[in-house]
Amino acid sequence: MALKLHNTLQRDKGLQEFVPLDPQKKKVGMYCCGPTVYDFAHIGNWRTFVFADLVRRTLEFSGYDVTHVMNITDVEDKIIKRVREQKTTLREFTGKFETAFLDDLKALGCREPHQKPRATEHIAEIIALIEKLVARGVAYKAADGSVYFSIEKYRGCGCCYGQLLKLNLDEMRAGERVASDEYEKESVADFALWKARVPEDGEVFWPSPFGEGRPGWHIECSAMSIKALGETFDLHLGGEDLKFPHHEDEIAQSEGATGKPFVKFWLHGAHLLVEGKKMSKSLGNFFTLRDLLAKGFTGREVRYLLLTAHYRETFNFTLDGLAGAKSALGRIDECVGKLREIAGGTTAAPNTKLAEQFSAALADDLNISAAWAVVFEWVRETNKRIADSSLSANDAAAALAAWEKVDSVLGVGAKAEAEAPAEILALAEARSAAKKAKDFKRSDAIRDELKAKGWVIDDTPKGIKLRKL
RNA sequence: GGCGGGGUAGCCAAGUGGUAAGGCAGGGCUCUGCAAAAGCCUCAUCCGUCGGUUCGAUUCCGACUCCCGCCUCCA
Repeated sequence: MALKLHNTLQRDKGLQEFVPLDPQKKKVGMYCCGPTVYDFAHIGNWRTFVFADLVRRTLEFSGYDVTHVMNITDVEDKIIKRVREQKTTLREFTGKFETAFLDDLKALGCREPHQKPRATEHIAEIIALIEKLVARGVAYKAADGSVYFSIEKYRGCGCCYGQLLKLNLDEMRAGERVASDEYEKESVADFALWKARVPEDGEVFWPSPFGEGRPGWHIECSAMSIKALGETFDLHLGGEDLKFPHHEDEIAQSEGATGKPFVKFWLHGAHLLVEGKKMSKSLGNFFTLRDLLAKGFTGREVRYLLLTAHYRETFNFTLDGLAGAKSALGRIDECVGKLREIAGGTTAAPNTKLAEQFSAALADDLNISAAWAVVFEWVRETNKRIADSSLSANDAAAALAAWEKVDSVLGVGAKAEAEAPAEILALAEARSAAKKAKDFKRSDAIRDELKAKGWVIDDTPKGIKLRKL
């Protein structure tokens, strides 16, 4: 089924069918705005990265050969400030958060991007791009030594600034902060491509034809995405707050330099609320993934919860919801576990119904809620068939194969059962013996003892089952 | 002030011009020595408020109201 997406470039024109630029309709280039590594990423950031992972997995599920690029912004105002405060080096400081970021990304079950370019390793490309813009007359060097992008000049050559949203630069509140901007721009809307070195930058600067300095905020994305994916590529995604100015400026820089359309599809993920409120440290609803793991939740539970709502809707992330995620995943685990038991070593081609309904839901602008509904209906039907023993080993294997197919998109897997150690097994056997002898007092005592040791014993029609708490 | 997204059961969340998916929680039942676990069933005369269009609106239009986002670093 044809995948339809909401392209921000089209705004209110509705959904647009996704067709890759590749003449073979096979290869897809996808760029996702990655982290600025100045701290641990929070749950709001993770929503966007899990969303990007969903897009990538959906494309791969649909048979495309995706090249997923995610930048690491490792030079920026906040980073420089903290490097100075902590008396460390840029690389040491950013390296720590970059590693943490990639660990968290993995914990959330996200496929690792194929390329993760760092801004500091692409200074040459950035400078080259700026030189191109200067040569084309849409960028200028100001008295302060910085290089700025001129929106007026850009518009003057027939280019459109304001592709992602309706912009009315005159009506816009050129806020107090902008007015008091210390930079010497010709126009408030202009933005820095190259920031001239200032004493506060310390050791963080690079030589350039414009003088010593460092890249502006947006330019690294243009330089690195063009390098990795070409001057025009398929998909660019990020959080909705990045539409303006970041993405708008990226388009201006890129199209201003190449004269070609930059990106075919722009996808933006909505923000989330935590416990119904905007996240803030003072409200106590500001979570990093680490905070949630420390509360006993798992990465897959967080992933599940982040994947329950449509990407363009504000989502209310709650701790209650996270507890609910645990239960919901437990039902899937239970069902898949039973299927594995029935299937034994049998393998079969996947059932088509589940995957077909699932992909139809996703094809509709990634309607993940509808996709989950398909999954849970399948769980209920499967459970019924398991209950009335109408499932053969072959049926179970086919169902399992179908589940694995949809899980290649969901990425929640199924929890493997923990192996009980010998001591626990011995206790369980003793309990079974006592139970068989109808010594319920003793069997219950052993059950309590097992519980104290962290294991729960379940009686099933097929015998006992040990479960780790 | 400009631009944009929303208000659907206790909570989370899809969706449709013809009478409301799914998940969690709750309730009932099955299984069990009792439990637990699991499974099955059940759970919105109603979709922020008020008007309008329509045979019919939660879905379209208008007004109002509340919440949220961008315009400044931001996922």
